[in-house]
Formats: sequence, C-alpha cells, structure tokens
Amino acid sequence: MTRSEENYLKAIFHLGGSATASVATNAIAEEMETKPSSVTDMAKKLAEKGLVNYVKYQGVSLTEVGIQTALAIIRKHRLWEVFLVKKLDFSWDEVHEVAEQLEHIKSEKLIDKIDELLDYPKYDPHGDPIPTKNGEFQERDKQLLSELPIKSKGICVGVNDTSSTFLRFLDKHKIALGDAIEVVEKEDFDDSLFIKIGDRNLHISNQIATNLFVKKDG
Amino acid sequence: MTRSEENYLKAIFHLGGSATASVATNAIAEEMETKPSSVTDMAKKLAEKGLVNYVKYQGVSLTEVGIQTALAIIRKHRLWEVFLVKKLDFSWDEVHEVAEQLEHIKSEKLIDKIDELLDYPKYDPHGDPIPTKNGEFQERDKQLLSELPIKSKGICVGVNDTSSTFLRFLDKHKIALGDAIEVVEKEDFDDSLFIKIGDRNLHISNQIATNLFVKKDG
DNA sequence: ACAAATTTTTAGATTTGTCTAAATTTAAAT
DNA sequence: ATTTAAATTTAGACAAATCTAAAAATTTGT
Ligand SMILES: [Mn+2]
Ligand SMILES: [Mn+2]
Ligand SMILES: [Mn+2]
Ligand SMILES: [Mn+2]
Repeated sequence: MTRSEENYLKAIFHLGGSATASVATNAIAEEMETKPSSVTDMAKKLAEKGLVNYVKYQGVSLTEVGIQTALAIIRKHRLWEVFLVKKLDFSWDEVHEVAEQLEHIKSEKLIDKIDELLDYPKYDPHGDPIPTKNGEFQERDKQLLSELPIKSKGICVGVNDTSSTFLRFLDKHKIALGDAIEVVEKEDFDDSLFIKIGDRNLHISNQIATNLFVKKDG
Repeated sequence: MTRSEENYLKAIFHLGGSATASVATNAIAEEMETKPSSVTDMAKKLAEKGLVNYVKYQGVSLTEVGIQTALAIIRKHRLWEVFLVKKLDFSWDEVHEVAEQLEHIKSEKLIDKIDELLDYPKYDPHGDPIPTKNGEFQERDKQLLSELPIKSKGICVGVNDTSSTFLRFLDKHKIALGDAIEVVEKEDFDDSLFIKIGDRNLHISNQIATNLFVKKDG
C-alpha cells in the first residue's frame, strides 16, 4: 500500500463510502484537493486490488477489506493525535498535520505499543472514536449543541469544525471536551444560544452551536 | 526535500562524504541498494540544489548545507531509536527499520519534544552519538575491543555490526553497553580473547572483538 | 605507454501519481 | 423528448525516481 492509496481509502471512508453507499468522483477529488481524472485513475487501481467497488460513472465504495484498511489508518491517525497531546504537550489544534504523516508509518508493534502507553484511549483529542485493533468502530452517541432543546443538559463530546481557528476559539473561551453544558435560552432572531458551561454563563452564536457536539444527559 | 533525497544525503554522510573527501558513485549505489546510474541522476539533482558538490567522474561530497541536512535526519533517526527503546520497550535490534521511516517525519516541534521527553540523550541504543539541534556532532572516543592490549580495562560503548543477529547474540551473552570489560588474555592462534565482563569470564572470537567498541580506561 | 578492466555517465524506457483538454455519459431543465 | 448542464472518463503529457544497455572516462596492470 502506497501513501497515496491509503489517503484515498481514508477520504472515501470519511465521505461515507462504506457499506452500500457510493461516493462520487468529484466529492473524492474535492476532499483530497486533486482532480476528478486523478480519482478515476486511482479508483481503477484500488478496484484492481480489491479495496473498492468501482463501476464507471457510478462512484466508488469500499469493500470489506477496504473498510478494514481505512480503519487501521484512522486508528493510527487518532492514536498519534492522542500521543502528541498527552505525552508531548501539543495542543489539539496542532496535531492533525503531524498525524497525517505519522498515520503512514508501517509497524504493527509501534502502534500497539503507543496504544498501550496511552492506556488504550477510546477517543482522540477532538472527541472522535478510535477504532480497535480488530477493526471495531462505533460512532459516538452525540448531537449538535444547536439541536438541543431549551433547559436540557449535556456533556461536550466533540467538535464538528476542526480548524485551528475554531479550536483556539474554544480554548480562549475555556470550552473543552468533557465540560457540562446546559442550554438556558435560545434567541430566535439569530439562533444564538445562552448556555451555562460549568458555572459560567455564555452567549454563543449559532455558528458555534452548530460546530459543537454534545451528549445529552439521561 | 523528498524522502529519497534525504536518504541519499544520509548515505553520503555515512560513507564519509563530508569535508573534502568525496564518495564514489558505486559506493553510494551499494550503500543504498540501487544502481550507479540512479546515483548519477540524484547527484546532479542534489548538486543543483546546493546540497552536494559533484564533478563528473570525481564523486560526490556534501556541502555545508548538505552536512547540516544530513545531521538533522541522523538526529531524528537516533532520537526515535532511543524513544522506541526507552518508552515503548523495543529491543535494540528492532528499532532501526522503524526509525528509517520515522526519521522522515517533518515537524521540528515533534522532534524537539521527543528530545525533551527523553531528557536530551547523547547516544542512541547502539552507542552512536546524537547530533544536537544546532548540528553539533562529536564522534565518540572509542576503539575496537580487538585493539585493546592485554590487561587493559574499558567500558563497552558501541557496536560495529548492528545486525539483529549480532545484537541478539550480545543479549544472549548478557553483554550490554555500559558494561566494564577487561582483556585478560589473547589467543594468538585464532585471535580470540579471554575477557572479564563484570565478574564473568568469557572467551570470545575475534569476530566478536572486532565488532564491539570500547572506551579505554584512563 | 597502452591494452584491459573497472567505474561512471548517457540515452531511452518504466512506474507512480498527477495534470489538462477533449470526449463521453448521466442528470436536469425546458 | 430534446436540449443543456454537470459529472465522469479517456487520451496524452509530465515530473520523480528508478532501471537496462550502451557509450565514455578513468584506473589498473603489464
Ligand atoms: Mn486529525
Ligand atoms: Mn494521510
Ligand atoms: Mn539505526
Ligand atoms: Mn531513511
């Protein structure tokens, strides 16, 4: 497996191309910042290797082997992100680029030992679940903060926007994963939210609320 | 810098192509398990970039920039080796292949943090010195065990042969870096050595003695 | 010094991954 | 049901890194 092949599999997975759903050539091209014609070439190659199902003009979906391969890379990516944050004091907005490189290191022992060193974390620094060594993967029970009804409480469990600017914004306002959040009131005019986070009262825009995932209490 | 370019610089450095000495095309090809014609191509490319001096038919030597670049890669390689041994319980015969990959990860912060985590080690698991962040590099004061006169004492500080089989051989016979060694007697017939290592008496072949580096006492 | 052996370079081909521009297929709109 | 628009594929080109085979330069041996 080349690095490029691995990145294609990861992109297809992230676009939901597992199971039956198939992903459009253009969507993959956009996700990978490349051209549709390049995607077509790679689709043929990956189909040849049994990693994707590809029918001309019908898009691409991962085979079972393709899914497992993608999960293995995502597992490495997220474990490395945890390592960088927990062991090397990186902040959560700095880890992605480095993990994009580290995810391609080929050594089963290495990633198993990193997993052990971190005490088998379940989630990465952005709240995304880490696939297990045997390829089990469970999406988290979560919803957008903007979808929470008034008066309901929850825990902040993830971010939708993973850009540096958004993550640093959260740092600045001391909003972190694990924080308890209560929706106090909604402002109809601009869909902004009055929330209680820990013991602080905060007024956040709809743009923030649609980029924070929470797990509703109860 | 591509991975291939980095590997060429490292190979040239290891063949002694810094300073004035120049390295032969064939020697580089052999070191890198590639063909001389490929080396010629890369020599031109690296010369173009100002990383090596290259004169047709006269071999290759590193420029100052080339030396610093090579040292940075060697620094990363050796720091990662220490990390694997000290933090992830790899044994010293398993680290090289993984470090060959990790040395190409591009993140200054990452390697600085690894350095800090390891408390700024001076030597890698095989006793090789680790260049500093600012490119200072000091070869160790050492000699082959086979060159030590009878009755002299020293400390085991490195290995010449870094193959897995040799390293595991040393493990099996409980010979490790840092051990005190005394040459008790030499056998003229086969140049084998009677040594005292710690409190044990050992009889080792010349092949072993020419692959162990020691620092002579006094 | 000169022929022979060795080393090194060139020329041309190959693989991987990418691109542009043109052709084709599918989807959408009238 | 056509026409138009959008998505997708093909054809041909290119850069990087490699190779083989042949040519050129250097070194070695007598
Ligand atoms: Mn990431
Ligand atoms: Mn990647
Ligand atoms: Mn090594
Ligand atoms: Mn390398």
